[in-house]
Amino acid sequence: MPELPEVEVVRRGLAEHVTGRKIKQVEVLHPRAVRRNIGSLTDQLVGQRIRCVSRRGKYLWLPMAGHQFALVAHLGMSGQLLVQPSGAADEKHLRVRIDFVDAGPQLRFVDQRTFGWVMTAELVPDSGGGHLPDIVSHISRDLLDPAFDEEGCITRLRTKNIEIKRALLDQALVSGIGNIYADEALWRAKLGGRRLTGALPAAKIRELLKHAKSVMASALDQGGTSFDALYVNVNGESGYFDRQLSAYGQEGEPCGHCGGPIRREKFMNRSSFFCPRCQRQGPGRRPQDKV
DNA sequence: CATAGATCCTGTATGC
DNA sequence: TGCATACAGGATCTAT
Repeated sequence: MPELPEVEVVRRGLAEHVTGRKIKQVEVLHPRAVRRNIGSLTDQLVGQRIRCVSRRGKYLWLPMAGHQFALVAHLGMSGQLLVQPSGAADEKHLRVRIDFVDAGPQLRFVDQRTFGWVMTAELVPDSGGGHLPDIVSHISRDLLDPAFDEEGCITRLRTKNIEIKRALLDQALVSGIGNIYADEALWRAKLGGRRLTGALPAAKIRELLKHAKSVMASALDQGGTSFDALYVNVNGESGYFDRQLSAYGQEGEPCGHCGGPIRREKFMNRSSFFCPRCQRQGPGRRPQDKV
């Protein structure tokens, strides 16, 4: 499940292998892989040159040189952006293939579960003098963005009164965090994911964001170290680098803080892993919630 | 408007 | 063995 560190690894790989290249041909092999596109993806991209590769949170985009639009991609659950030799066999779940006039390796979008997508979008000014796709403008800056507004983020979280884990997963509040790193950050902060944001002290939220940032930064460091092989990192396979997970997926395993068993519970149609002893769900816990 | 829940998708794992 | 069910979850849509 690609979250911010994995997507950043993909961004770096793409930046190295597709920047400056001119698109010759675009082949869409699965209609659902192209989402909400205004017009023909192929017509829009053929003849364009990729200027760079940008990212905010889990969204990637490739601005086209001399234009105010970009190819935007989201990997969803299982999406991969691969750089493959043109002779390589089609992947089973190959959705979009992009050929370049230089006849070098192709850019391929592969996605088993089709939660991911690509599309073109207009570039609009962002809050920092740059640009971003209009469809990404509702996404908040992520924790690794130098322009991330920590105090503003804390204020927005505390203004709402929702469960803190849901807030961490809301990409409009703070982006880049998915289910895995949300659980890890909450565990490090010894904070129950069902605590309500409105009842949390600003300092506690600040601490939680610090943990979220550090857990993702260290994951990115690991992914960045094994980064030299041409078709490995961009493939996303090493994008799922070994994470040191203390909570996620650790049901029944001893908590690294207290030794008690990590528990799993349903939350937002997925799983939450936490230590019920270290991560108390009160006092913001509602009466009907089990502990 | 704010919040909570359902939904999309398919390969893999598990249960009977 | 085979069939059925559960599970993985990011973002968006719908309902309250």
